[in-house]
Amino acid sequence: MSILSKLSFKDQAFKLRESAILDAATIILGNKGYDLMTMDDVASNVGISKPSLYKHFKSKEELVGEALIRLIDGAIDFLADLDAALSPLEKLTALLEWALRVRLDGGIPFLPSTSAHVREMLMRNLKYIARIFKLNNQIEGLVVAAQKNGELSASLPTNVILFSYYARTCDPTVEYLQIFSKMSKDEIVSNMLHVTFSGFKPE
Amino acid sequence: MSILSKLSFKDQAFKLRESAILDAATIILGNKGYDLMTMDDVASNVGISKPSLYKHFKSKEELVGEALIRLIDGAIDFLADLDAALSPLEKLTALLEWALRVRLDGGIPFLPSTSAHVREMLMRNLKYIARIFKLNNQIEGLVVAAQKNGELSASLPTNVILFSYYARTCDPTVEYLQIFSKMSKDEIVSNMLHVTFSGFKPE
DNA sequence: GTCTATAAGGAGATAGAC
DNA sequence: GTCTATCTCCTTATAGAC
Repeated sequence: MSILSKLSFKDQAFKLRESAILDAATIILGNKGYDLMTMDDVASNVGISKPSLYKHFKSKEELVGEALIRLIDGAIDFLADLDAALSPLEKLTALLEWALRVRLDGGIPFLPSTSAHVREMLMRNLKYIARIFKLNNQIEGLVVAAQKNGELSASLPTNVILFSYYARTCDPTVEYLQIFSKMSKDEIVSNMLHVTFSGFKPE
Repeated sequence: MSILSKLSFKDQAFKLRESAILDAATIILGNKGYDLMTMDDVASNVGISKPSLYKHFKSKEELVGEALIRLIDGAIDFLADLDAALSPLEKLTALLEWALRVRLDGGIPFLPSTSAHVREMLMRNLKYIARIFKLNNQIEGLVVAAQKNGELSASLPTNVILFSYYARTCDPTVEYLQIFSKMSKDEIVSNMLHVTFSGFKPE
């Protein structure tokens, strides 16, 4: 075995461990949030020591940034894989449904409901900004298209629909319904989608 | 001056300081959230020392609990002061509008978007639970009445409307619009109300 | 009741051996 | 590259003087 392939193998193992770290961080973030997630949590969850963790990510902020970037990329990939024949509204509905199901399965969606502190941290992360910018452009395009073709209200400012759409991906109603109602996941998703697009009023 | 009135005077001053502490805690909670609010913050903001602060509230949890109870009471009072001639939907709209305006002025509404950690803490606070139970009963009554008289959809489960309504009081869309749009407070409120009750779809 | 000073413990980050 | 052990700082909470 050559030196080169040895290095490559090491590199692969390194990447695998990095992925395992990000998986753990994502799960813990979902359970406890940023402030309560500790680097000890992550390290012990992966089964490595804290200094090893710091060999992969030089700070807690960087680790969380990378974990969230991966989620954004997941959303971008999801959009890319959607049937191109779907209408803008159908695509928006599918993406929101996907995000809601991720949360119902204990995960976190592509846009966590961030505290002002976390939001500030992310705004300093240029790599994160670039990804969120790309995703935002795609979703904004879908909203504008849906407004143009009459699927969504054209009298509402696009920003209002766009930001409210993001807010629905991390709406705490999902957790309330999981805890305090006997509804199935499918029922929760269906009701959340209805409330998001049609509101509370009668048809 | 009698001893009794002296005590009463001292008592009054004590109450006044207590109120000032709760004011400060409420503002800091709004700015930084529970985890990042420190007792040093609160003490220095009020202009007292930390041990004095602990004479009033025996822990951070108790302080935050009392601050949030005061907010709940504010919402209960607001509902009680509403014109009795208003319809259920009009009352629900007025309360949500009030909560949104509180947030636009930098305050926090009666129901903060709590992390799982904070929610757990509050669930152990029996005094808090009692107040939230009272407020919830009133709001749930309004929702049921509005569903009965056709102002709100009767086909949606009451829980879905109720929890979504709570979620709107702390919807991050408000902050996004404040930061990223040029809309006035009135426009933000009006759009939030529209999206809440009528959704994104055309009329 | 209020303060100065400090305990007690948690958490991010690192030194240095292997 | 990984670990054990440690540094440093921050935060909750309190002891003890006045």
